[in-house]
Amino acid sequence: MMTRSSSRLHSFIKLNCNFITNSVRIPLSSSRFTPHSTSLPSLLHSNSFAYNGDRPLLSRYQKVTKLDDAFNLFDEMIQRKPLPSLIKFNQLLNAVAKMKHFSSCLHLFKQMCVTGVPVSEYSMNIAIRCCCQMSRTNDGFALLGCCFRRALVPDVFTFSTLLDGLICEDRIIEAERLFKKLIKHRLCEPNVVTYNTMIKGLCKFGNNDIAIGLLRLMDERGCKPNTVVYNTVIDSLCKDKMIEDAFKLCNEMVFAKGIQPDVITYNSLIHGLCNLCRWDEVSKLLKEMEEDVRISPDLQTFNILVDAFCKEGMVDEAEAVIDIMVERGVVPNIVTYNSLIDGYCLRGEMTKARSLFDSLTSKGLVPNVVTYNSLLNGYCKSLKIEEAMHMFHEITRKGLKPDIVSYSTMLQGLFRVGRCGEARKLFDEMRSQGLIPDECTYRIILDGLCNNHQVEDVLSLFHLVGDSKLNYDIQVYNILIDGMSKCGKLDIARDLFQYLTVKGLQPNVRTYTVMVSGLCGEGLLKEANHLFRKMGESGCPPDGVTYNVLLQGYLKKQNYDDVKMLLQC
DNA sequence: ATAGGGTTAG
Repeated sequence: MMTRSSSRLHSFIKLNCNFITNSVRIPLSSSRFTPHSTSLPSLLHSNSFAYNGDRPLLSRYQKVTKLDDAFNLFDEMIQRKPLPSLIKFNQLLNAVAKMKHFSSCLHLFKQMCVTGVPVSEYSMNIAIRCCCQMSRTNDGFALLGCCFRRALVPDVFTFSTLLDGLICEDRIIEAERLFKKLIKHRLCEPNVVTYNTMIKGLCKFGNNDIAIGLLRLMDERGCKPNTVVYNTVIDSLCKDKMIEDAFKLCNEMVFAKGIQPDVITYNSLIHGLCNLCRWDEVSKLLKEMEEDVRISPDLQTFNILVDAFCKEGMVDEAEAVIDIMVERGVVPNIVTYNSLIDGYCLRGEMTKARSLFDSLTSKGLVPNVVTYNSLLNGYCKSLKIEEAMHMFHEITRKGLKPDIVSYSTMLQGLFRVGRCGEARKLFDEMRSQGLIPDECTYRIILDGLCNNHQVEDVLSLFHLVGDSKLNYDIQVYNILIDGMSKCGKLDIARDLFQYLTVKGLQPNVRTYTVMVSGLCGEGLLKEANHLFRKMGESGCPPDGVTYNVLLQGYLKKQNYDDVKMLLQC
């Protein structure tokens, strides 16, 4: 017999057949005969296989900290007669999932199914969550189909989890479709978590307005938004530099809804203000935070401040923040010091950066790849390429793996000192490590080749990339137009500039400026001036740099009348 | 049980 809700479910699953793959693949790594199990003998020699009553078992499954323990416990559990309660199995599954051994957790779940241990909605939800956390949401849907055949009815937890999975995989269209379907087919009533998940997805794709609309809608539908929901939107607005809207929403939350902000609300707002260098307001917010007895700045608050000061070159202020946090008993972590190291590096204070780096161990902190990358960048910018290379090799020696940023930084450094051959070798090494260059790597290489006058290589690399996303990156064109001009290939630069229109790419101020600069370099002042005038009409008015470039062009040609004109307008 | 910040680096 099919209940009303289960028949709805059936049609839901049919409708979503595109979500569903044939079966759930359990990867080999989920096998228990993996390196994880190597310490099995120690457990064998202990009394773990002896039946030792319910008490020790009960206390053990609650604190499973190792995967081996979990598997051994599971073996014991399925052999017991009568079987331990489903709750215990679920707690074990949950423990394994919490340890982030998702495929192992799925493996156990599958074992439960095949050995006839009853499974509940709760077990299914854990298993589905594992799929989603492994970015295999499709498998989650497949699992839902399997469970449906076992008469398990998905609930709001199931759907919230699947919705989150889709959003984590950037499948926003499908997420929206699922969300609408939940409501339309009354598969479950979305709760505050479901709404927040959908709102997060909308924000992630820049749809802040729609997200706010959904926030209003949930309220109308009788689901009161809480601090988390408001924080989700406030943070997104701050990230998109819409700080006024963020404050508006925050005020609404406090004064109209009576919901108090928490430290996360403050951190989002402070971060947003820092990004806009609105320091007065930052300190106002900090003061407000101090006055609120419920809230005090936490590690993240301080890290935001340290990082913001460092990025602005205000390293002394950053150091002062660290002193204050220490005074207050907030312990700086590696993120704190990474920002400070980066601050020193950006100012070329490599001795300071290095000595801070060397002192990390005594602070009980372990440098990570980010730490090294800052140092690499610092040494490269100071043209201390040998030091940089030394650090680069140290990454591997310390058991870390250089990432795409490490390689890109080194490439930039090598190009800067004209060591193109070594750059090429490093690039090949990077590829052999399975690292895929991203748009930033690509820009660095193109820029490096241009600056080293390797015109042919630049163009062949550009054509090699073909119709990829990188070919639609305006910054790439800026580099190429500038590079070609400087290599004396103004015709190519011009062609590229023309080509933008064909591509449907919008030139920005920098594009125009490099083109103006290129034309001035060849003494083509009329054409440069024409382009300069065109900028305003194209909705992209020239900035100080463009102005200077043109001015210098006139000065070089001793066109003093034009200089006068330019200075007057 | 399912949700919000941080993530610092090219």
